[in-house]
Amino acid sequence: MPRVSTNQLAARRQQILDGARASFSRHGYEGATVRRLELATGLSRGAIFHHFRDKEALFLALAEQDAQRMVEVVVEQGLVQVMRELLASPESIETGWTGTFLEIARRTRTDPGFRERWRERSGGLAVAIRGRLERQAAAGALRTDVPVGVLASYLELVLDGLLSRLATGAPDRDDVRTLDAVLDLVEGAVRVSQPARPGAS
Amino acid sequence: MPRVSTNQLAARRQQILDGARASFSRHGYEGATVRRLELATGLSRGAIFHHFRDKEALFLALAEQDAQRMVEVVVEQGLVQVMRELLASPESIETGWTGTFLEIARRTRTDPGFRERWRERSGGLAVAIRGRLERQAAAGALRTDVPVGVLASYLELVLDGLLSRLATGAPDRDDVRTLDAVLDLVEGAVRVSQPARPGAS
Amino acid sequence: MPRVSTNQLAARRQQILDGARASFSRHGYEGATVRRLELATGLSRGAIFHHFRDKEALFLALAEQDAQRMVEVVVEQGLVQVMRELLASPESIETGWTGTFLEIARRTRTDPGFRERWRERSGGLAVAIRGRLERQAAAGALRTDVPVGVLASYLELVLDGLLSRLATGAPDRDDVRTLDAVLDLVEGAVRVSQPARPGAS
Amino acid sequence: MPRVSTNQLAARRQQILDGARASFSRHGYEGATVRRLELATGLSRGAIFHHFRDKEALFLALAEQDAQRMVEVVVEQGLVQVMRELLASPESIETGWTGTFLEIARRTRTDPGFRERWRERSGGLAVAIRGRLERQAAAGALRTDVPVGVLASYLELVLDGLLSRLATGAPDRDDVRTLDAVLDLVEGAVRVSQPARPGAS
DNA sequence: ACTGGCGGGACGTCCCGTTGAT
DNA sequence: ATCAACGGGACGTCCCGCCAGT
Repeated sequence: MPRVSTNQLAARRQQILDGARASFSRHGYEGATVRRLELATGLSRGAIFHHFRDKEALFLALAEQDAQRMVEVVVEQGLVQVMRELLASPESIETGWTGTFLEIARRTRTDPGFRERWRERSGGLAVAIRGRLERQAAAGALRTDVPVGVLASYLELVLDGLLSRLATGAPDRDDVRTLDAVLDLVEGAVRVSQPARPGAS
Repeated sequence: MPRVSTNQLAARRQQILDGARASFSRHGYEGATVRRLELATGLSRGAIFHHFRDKEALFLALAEQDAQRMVEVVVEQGLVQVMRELLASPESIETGWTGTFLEIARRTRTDPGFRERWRERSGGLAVAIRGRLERQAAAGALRTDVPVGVLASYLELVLDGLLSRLATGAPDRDDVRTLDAVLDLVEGAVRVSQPARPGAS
Repeated sequence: MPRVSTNQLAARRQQILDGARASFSRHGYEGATVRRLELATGLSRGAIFHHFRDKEALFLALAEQDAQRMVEVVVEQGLVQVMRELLASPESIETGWTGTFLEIARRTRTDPGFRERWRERSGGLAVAIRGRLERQAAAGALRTDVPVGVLASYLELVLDGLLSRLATGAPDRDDVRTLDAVLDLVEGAVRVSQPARPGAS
Repeated sequence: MPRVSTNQLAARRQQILDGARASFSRHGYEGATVRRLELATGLSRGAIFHHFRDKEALFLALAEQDAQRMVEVVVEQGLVQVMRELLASPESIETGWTGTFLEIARRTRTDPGFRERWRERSGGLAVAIRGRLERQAAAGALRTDVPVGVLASYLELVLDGLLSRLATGAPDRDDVRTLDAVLDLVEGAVRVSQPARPGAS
């Protein structure tokens, strides 16, 4: 049926998603007016809403995509590493999950309809984190005096905190150094603890 | 000398702030329309804008007040204790700092003007946290292999994470239990570490 | 509670209704854009929708008012007389019931929600017509070989036809003469008559 | 010579007209969005606008076709009989002239351009009615104290009234009975009648 | 101090018709 | 002949803040 190739179509879709991500990230959901979405995507209202039913559908698709990417990275590299890279590359803050995160939190909080729709589509991240931790636990890399579920929850909490922190404003050089040390702390709290003993790191 | 005392005026202001807090918390900044503020405060448009220049001034005043309260509690009880109580009392999630926090983060992120104005007025919390930690460090309650600044940053990060988590939706019974264990973990990571010794929890 | 007198307020309301009537009449429901309503009423969007919740509420209020006026005239003068005056005064076509009528028919047909809301508010006209006919019947002015209900329905039908006709375009001089003769015919068909002779249908 | 016959083309045109009629009838002119026309015709935007210049041209073609059909039926059966069948077959209300009629009246009223274009194309119905009446008059079937033109206008008026009535909503069983009696009345008023005899009012 | 009528701007949505591709 | 991506305009709604009036 399609008159243009599926590739072409997917590319357009992605073009819209990318522009929209930047716009939502910079201005927030309400601030990302359709006018701004047009400018950011280089397409017209007609085009945008031809591909997505309405603004929320667009945001939802975008958030889902971001979450999926996040899951993949977490599976590959682990949460702590993800956080380290988040810290190291300021440009990822503008374009990636960071900007989306706060908007999801906010809309999840204020709009029950959105909460429902998001719950249906999100899912994966917590599962991925816990999965990776369980593999590490099996490999004996984690402390054993605390259930894995608690460790997972702990890391998620720190991630959320870091995202909030980064969303609020780019950290300066000192901030980055401090936050890196914080991540060391976090990592230490999860690993088999070779606790502060004379001579230990 | 005004006939109605300054008390009267402050009371009105507070009435508006309280209604507004509930409204901002439930609906978010953009969702808290003036219509809803009228309903929540029981006052009319005119009255509200008589006491506050515009919607943002109202929000700013409210956020400042909440931040101040937060500082006081932190100074008295410590951050971890604050977090424990946040967990224990679900009603505080609805009405207190939790809702405000997310909005501040969002607006700080998207509105440079707001960021500036907020920076001028907030300040205190980080200082309070660090102050308390330094007192504890002096008392020998904290691990010494990590600078106090890092510990402070760590706790702030966890707080932000917890607030995000709570803002997103009330935790159920199991969540609370898990999060409490997470806080144990956090506390352990800050205290003088009684490292994993055989038989110790 | 009102800060302006109730009179003032009612006058504004009426000003809006009158402007809106002209606009709906000239352009139809969809054609009466809010822009045009502003121009026709001399008030702003804000003012208009302060007095009426939305466009439909405005139209509904207006239609109800027109229907009420129609009822009053029918009670006083009778339907046939109303139709004669409709014919005689072309200006009434522009401003009165005529323009509203077709819009009600159309929206009643296409919008079930409107149908319901209109049914709740209209009511009166058919009752008024039948009431007046029953009084006439009691006075012996009507033919008796046909139930009053049928006569009422007949007159309503003719009224609807006339309104359709007038709505479509102002009649010229000859049209008026012809239509007047038609009304004679209609009147004759309702009055006491010497019906078809024995054996005739 | 086109490879696909003119038949083919006419069939497509008719397919579109039929779908469009249903759509215009159910939703009204403005309510019959191109989206709905696509669904109702089973064809795409492109196909529809390939066969008709724009939405109005489509409606005009459809209205003209309906009017032509109406003329044919009137010529064959007479207006009163047409009205009786309209009453008897509720399905004709949905699909036939009834819905179209109201839209023509509305658009004729509000859109001068449409009025002009419609006037050029319609014409026939009034002529057909009058023609048939004149034939009946010549056959002595009509009352002679009233000019044929008046009788024609009378019947048209009743038709318009009935169409308005039916357009507004399907009549229930009692309504049909009453309206049938009304049509008896109408027929009686047109046929040879026994005029007011001395002594009767 | 407080009310609420009101202005006017901006928003998301939707809609019609064009166009390049098939 | 048909399709669907797309442009761009206009719509009704709603919202914030001003200010005349009480």
